[in-house]
Amino acid sequence: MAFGKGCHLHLIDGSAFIFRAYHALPPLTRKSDGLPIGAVSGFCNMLQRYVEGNAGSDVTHVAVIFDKGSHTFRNDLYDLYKANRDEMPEDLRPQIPLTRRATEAFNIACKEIENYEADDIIATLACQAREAGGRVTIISSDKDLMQLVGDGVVMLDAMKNKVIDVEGVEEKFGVGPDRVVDVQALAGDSVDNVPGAPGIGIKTAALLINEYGSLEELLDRAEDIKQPKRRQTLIDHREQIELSKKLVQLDCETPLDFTLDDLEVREPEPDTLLGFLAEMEFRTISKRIADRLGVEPPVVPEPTPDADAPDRPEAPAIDPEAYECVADAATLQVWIDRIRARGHVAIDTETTGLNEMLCDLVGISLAVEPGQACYIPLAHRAEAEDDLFGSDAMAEGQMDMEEALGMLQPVLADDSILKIGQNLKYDMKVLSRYGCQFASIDDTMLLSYALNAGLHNHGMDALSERYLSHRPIEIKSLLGTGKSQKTFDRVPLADAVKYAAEDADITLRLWQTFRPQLHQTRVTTVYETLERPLIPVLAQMERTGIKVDRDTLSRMSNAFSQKMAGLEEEIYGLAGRKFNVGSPKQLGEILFDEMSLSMPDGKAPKKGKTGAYGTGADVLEDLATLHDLPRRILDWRQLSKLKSTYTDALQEHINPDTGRVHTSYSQAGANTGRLASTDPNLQNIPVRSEEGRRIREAFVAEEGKVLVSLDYSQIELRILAHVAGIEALRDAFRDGQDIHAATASEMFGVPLDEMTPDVRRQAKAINFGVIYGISGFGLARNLRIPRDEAQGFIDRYFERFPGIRTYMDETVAFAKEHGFVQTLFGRKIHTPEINAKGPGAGFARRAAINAPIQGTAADVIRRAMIRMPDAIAELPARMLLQVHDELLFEVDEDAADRLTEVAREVMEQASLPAVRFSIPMIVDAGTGSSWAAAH
DNA sequence: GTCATCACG
DNA sequence: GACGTACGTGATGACC
Repeated sequence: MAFGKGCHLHLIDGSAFIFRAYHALPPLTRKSDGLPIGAVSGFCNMLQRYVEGNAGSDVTHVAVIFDKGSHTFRNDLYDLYKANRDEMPEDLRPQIPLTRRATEAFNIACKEIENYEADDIIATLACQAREAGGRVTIISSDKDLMQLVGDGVVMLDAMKNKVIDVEGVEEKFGVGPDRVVDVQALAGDSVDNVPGAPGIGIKTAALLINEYGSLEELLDRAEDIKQPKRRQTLIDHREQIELSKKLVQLDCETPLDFTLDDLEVREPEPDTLLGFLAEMEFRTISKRIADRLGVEPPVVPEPTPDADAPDRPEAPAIDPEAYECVADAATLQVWIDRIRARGHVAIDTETTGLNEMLCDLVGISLAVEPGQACYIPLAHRAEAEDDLFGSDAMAEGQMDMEEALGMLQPVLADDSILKIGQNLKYDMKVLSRYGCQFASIDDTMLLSYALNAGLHNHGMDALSERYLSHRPIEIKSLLGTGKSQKTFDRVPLADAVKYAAEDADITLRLWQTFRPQLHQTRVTTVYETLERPLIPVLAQMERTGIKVDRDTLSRMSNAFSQKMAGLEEEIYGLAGRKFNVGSPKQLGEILFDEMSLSMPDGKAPKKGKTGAYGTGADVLEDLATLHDLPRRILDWRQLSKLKSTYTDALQEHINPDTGRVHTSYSQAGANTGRLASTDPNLQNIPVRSEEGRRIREAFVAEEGKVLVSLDYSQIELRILAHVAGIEALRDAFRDGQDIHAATASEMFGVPLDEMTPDVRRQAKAINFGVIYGISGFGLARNLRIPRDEAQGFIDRYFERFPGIRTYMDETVAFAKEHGFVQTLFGRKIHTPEINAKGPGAGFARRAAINAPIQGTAADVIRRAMIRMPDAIAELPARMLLQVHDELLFEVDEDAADRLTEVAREVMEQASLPAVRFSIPMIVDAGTGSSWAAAH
């Protein structure tokens, strides 16, 4: 088909794909010869995802465009163009030609022109396509290409899956696509080393261009500019600005040795594509593509097996039809014999819900070998016709639950048989309510977490897709969604077998994938000392729960309601009309449009992606100096938060059987090694405000018992002082000084006995800022001081504690080289974005600085928790909650002191013997009948 | 489902 | 020299 009206051209920015692929993946090598192929692998995955995503779309033509040659006409204009680019990494260079071959293997046009940048080729093609009456989508997030948008041309940020149209360009540059180059010419570009006008950024540039209409007009009338500095800059740098425009202006006249018609979409040739993938030794993606094309996957020769790795035959494809339904004792016995012979089993339970404390067991699935899995239905309901509520009768063809569990119990408790699960804590909690105990376990979710924290999530669906190239049957397809959703016991047996047994099969395969990687990646110790042993500890804590007094909450809730109603009346009076106080959108319109309040600092009030006014607490706090309304809103919001999230919601979570609240800890949720608490979140119960703290009065001990709270004092700062080797801080900690006051004293030279609360407050903010990867901007905002003043503090801090800067620099350098950072206990946290360019790099940098500190603290308290059950076994005490640096216990009144002593010792010594801190870890303790009193 | 907001360490 | 920025989480209500 000749390109013309109705055609849709996709132009993929090949270099962007390559770099993203390179940075997103660990440095993989081809097994047979060590050729680096990480970027090629990622590139192929991205192409494959692109192809899958566009199946059935209206795209008629497509090309991947690459740069070629390092010298372009822009270098003739300006020899420093792109002169500040880092050298291409050593292991990426040989992969570049392979990405061209990959593109061709996918049968996608692959185009480059000697001494032209990809951007110019893209520009030329986009212009041609537009003139021919077709539509164009440029797949890239490079802002240099935004000048092309409009008239049927859009960009697609594949990363965020976001279309950038004329509006998107205006959001980014403050001007339409036709004036983007003018703004760029003024603002310059540090990435490409385009000089621009000194002191003028995008914001100012857009302002000027909008005022004068065009760059040429602006330069000609530069004398008219009011601000003297700006005027002088534009007059002095006119040539440089005009040069910059030539540099950023894309060339729509690139001589091409092909036409649009050559870019027609073509189906890949299976042999060519799979041949290439086999040559690269990409097993996973080969399989996936072969599946799609409906052909046999190519045989990729196995590398010579390691001496200590068992020689494993290639696993059969995942086939839900092949699973067995176990309906009688004799069949179950056959499976148990297989398990005993094998020494391990993957296990998964099916239940009526997600809450382990409330749901009922429905069935159990087992897998012993890849492809060899079964499902034991135990409590499925009979299918009843035209019965809206379903029948209460049991379905035929199921084993008696007691009999089945009786047979399985010895297997689960046998420590010579390894039980493998995906998030096994869930299954352990459910089955423990049926009298089953577990010994000897492995968890694929935690294996993945120990290996790959920071790279991706660790849910089974994601892992299966990523590592097995298999998309598991969706639970939705069995249960439906929304109102008509049914529970698993209503799923027909035949469907249940496929779904449930597949989960066990996948779990087993994941285990086979991950387990050998532990040693290679050197995280065996992390997994075996920080992850696996925590499972039963958390399971026990969650099952124990904490007593919450419903009446207390209910009384508070009513009190909040009344106060809110009063505030609402006041608010309506101040605003002049009724509105939804809970709607930030309506509030913003009232404050800024109807009442025309302006920010005290003179800044424009608008912000936010959706274009709505920001009405966050910081904004309202500032506005409170001008008007009474913002303060009332703040008060109302505080009450609303406390009522809806705590006093109301918490009551819903009180378990009717136990009268207690049972949270669920997610062990692989936070990248740094911290736990996360959900359903409900008991790690964010209010404490900072007086009103909020009263919520903790509802968390109480049973009659005759008390709650004991122990928390690490300043653990993250101590760890920072240790890893950065800051002697002044170390000495202050050793002497038991007030660390923020000591910091202030060091920084400002104020003697401790003359310290004012305000100076101490500032030092405290800096101390915390450092842990978070400080910036002048962030500190300024936090302290509400001018930015240069904040920067002055930071400079002085680094001057006084040079070790901190060294630590930060070394940590970032380590992350850039290895793609991860580590805690003192060896936990790895991957930082895939660290080498990215753009604003994402800042985030990644700060996260990389923070992760070893936050992660080490998380490791310390994990170690304490793991040792705690044995340490307190003889005491009438139970561990209830963990809140990052705090552990909460419930103990018989008369044993509180002994518990405090024992638990404190465990916590303070938790790092030993693996790590000996140069600074003492100090644990503060409190006791009381409620959490409020114990804290 | 996403965004804004706000609770915690 | 400008850009956009504090680190890590989860729950809620509004709004599309």
